[in-house]
Amino acid sequence: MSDTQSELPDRAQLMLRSLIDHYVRDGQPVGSRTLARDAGLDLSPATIRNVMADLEELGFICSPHTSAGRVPTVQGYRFFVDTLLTVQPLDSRSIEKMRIELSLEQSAKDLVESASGLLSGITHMAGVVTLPIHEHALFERVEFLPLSENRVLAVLVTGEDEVQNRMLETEKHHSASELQQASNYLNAMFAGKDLAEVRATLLREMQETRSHMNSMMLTAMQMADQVLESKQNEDYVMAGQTNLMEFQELCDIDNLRKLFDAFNQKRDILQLLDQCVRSDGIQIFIGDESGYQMLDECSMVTAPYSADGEVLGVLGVIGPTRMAYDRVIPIVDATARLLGAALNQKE
Amino acid sequence: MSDTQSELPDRAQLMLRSLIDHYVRDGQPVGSRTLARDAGLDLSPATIRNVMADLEELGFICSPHTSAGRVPTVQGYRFFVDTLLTVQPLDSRSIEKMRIELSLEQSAKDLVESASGLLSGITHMAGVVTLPIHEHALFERVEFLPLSENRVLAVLVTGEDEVQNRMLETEKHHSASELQQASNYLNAMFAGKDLAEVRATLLREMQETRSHMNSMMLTAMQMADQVLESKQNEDYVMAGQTNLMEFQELCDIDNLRKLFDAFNQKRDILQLLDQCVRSDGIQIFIGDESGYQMLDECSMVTAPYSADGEVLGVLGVIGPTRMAYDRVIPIVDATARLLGAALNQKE
DNA sequence: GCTGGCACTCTACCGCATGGAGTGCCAAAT
DNA sequence: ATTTGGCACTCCATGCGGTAGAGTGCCAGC
Repeated sequence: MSDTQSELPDRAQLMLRSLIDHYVRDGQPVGSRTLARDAGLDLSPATIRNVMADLEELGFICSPHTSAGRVPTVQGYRFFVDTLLTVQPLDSRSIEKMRIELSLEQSAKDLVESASGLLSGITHMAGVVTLPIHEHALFERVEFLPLSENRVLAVLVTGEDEVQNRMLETEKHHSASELQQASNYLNAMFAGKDLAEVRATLLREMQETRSHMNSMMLTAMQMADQVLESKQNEDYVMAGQTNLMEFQELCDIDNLRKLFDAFNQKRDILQLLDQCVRSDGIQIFIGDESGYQMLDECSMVTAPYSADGEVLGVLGVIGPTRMAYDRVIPIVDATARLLGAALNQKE
Repeated sequence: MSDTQSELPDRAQLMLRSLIDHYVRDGQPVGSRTLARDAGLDLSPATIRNVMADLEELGFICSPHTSAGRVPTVQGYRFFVDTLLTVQPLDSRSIEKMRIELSLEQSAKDLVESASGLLSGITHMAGVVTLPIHEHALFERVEFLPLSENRVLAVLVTGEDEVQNRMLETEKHHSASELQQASNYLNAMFAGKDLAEVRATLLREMQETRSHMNSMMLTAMQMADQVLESKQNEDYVMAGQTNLMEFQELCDIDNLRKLFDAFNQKRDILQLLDQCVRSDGIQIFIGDESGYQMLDECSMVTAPYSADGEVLGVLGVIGPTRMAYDRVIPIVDATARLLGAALNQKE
């Protein structure tokens, strides 16, 4: 498996790894001297130079200008994380610390905030965590409260003790007792069922039995439908954005502006995170691989988190392409597990 | 009223105004030549220089270095806004546009977001609006829903059809009917009353009658108290933070980092905004007047907004000290009025 | 296949000169 | 007494040349 034609020779691999190590550490282009000294191979700089020329031809490294050492390219990093990387597993004490930190939080929202804080705090980059969405949440109960003439407040409680309020505009006025009946009916019929299933049933029934349905029933169903139709609002929590300002390579104003605009807008970032939630496992976008221009200088490492077997969301870290992937990956991985576990316990 | 001893001579005032005009426009130190040309006074640069020396002695202007024209100091801006400023009233077409923009929004939250968007959009700086808090909101009704063994969901509806959820931890389990009784009792007793008053009454009663009170009552009151004790969560919405990155004078990374950290933290900014809500009218902090280091290079122009005679919050603009106060002030003023009016209508 | 040597290139830095902008002051003019 | 032109001075920004250092590519020799 060493130097057959299409395979990268071992020592080239070693050198690429060493070069990336160096570059990640101190951000300067790495020259043949340095590598000769530190790569472990006992070779002269001249030899190193030859191999570096090969690596450059393969597109793994490049030099910013003629006499300036080499810098990893996106493809270089890609090859590195795909085939060279050996992650350093997190020591159990750090993990324990994180677990404790998370165990202090009460609500799902607090947990998510704490997790993104942890990510950014440990990595000194930006941490991001999507809010958990329970695709298969259970309908627990619904209550309708009359507010004014034709406005009704619906309160929907789902299986995880999460609560949604919803203001409904109704066509005619409903008395408190009418509403009570409606909610009783729905609660009796659907308590404990899967939300999606509830909705499907509702839609079907509304079509089939519309004609000979008494008005109360109809109202109840319409309301329940209105409550349920709200697609769960996707959103994320981010922490440590300002950490990114410390990195020289991200620091030109134009880039920063694009980045922070994207963070505020949320749309693009959400779309990207959405791609990561599907693939089950660590996902890494390096530089322009993300396809979003504002992240051209950045990398993103994500992992989905799940509780009770169901994937609830995704979390990750955004930082400069020049990041210590071997350190970041296990952190993201561990955080995802811990968050999942913590969410499981709270239920 | 021209040149008595302590009064600043008219032409010095004219010059200060003209100098600030220039400096705000193009950010370069202003020299005597430029001023002689554009200030309107028919004087030679030499004369101008004499007067500028006076202005410098008074602390209104200073030069960044020996041969570099003059720049307004914080005190210079302060004098300018306090005594020289003539605001340009907004033309009614712009106002109408803003009104329409706001009229499209439904909820209070949307309105606030739209308002901060307007502020940042029009001024090209950062817009900030606190969420409205109804100090004298009316208690309308409360409902308690049992969730699990000793957790109860309280839903509080206030006079403006605003809804607060609150999860309560109770010592013992309460049945649905117990809770129903409790809420009936509270609703009968307090509907339509001022929230603060309700709370005061509750506290008093709880002390006086604790001993011979039946357990249901006690529960009801404890719950109501828990619901009400939550200080209304102060918060704000901000838009256009990234606009601030366009200003040269704010653009060093260190400053930006402090600024954006403060925006995320929210605490300090909230404290500052809190000072503005009390003073009724436009409030302006220039440079270090705010007392917060991260705003040393910034100014903030705020106005409280109110509906129905009650002050609900405050909104404003944050930008570089070098801002067109005469343009910004009427914008902030108008936005505050429009937001107040819009909130009034929605109720 | 590895290595030392060598010429070459490019950057970063320093010192220096120069032009321009603006000041402060003074003596003359109004 | 105020205003003005003149003048010397200061300081910044810019550009230029020279130099040191880092690193490369290539080649001939081991």
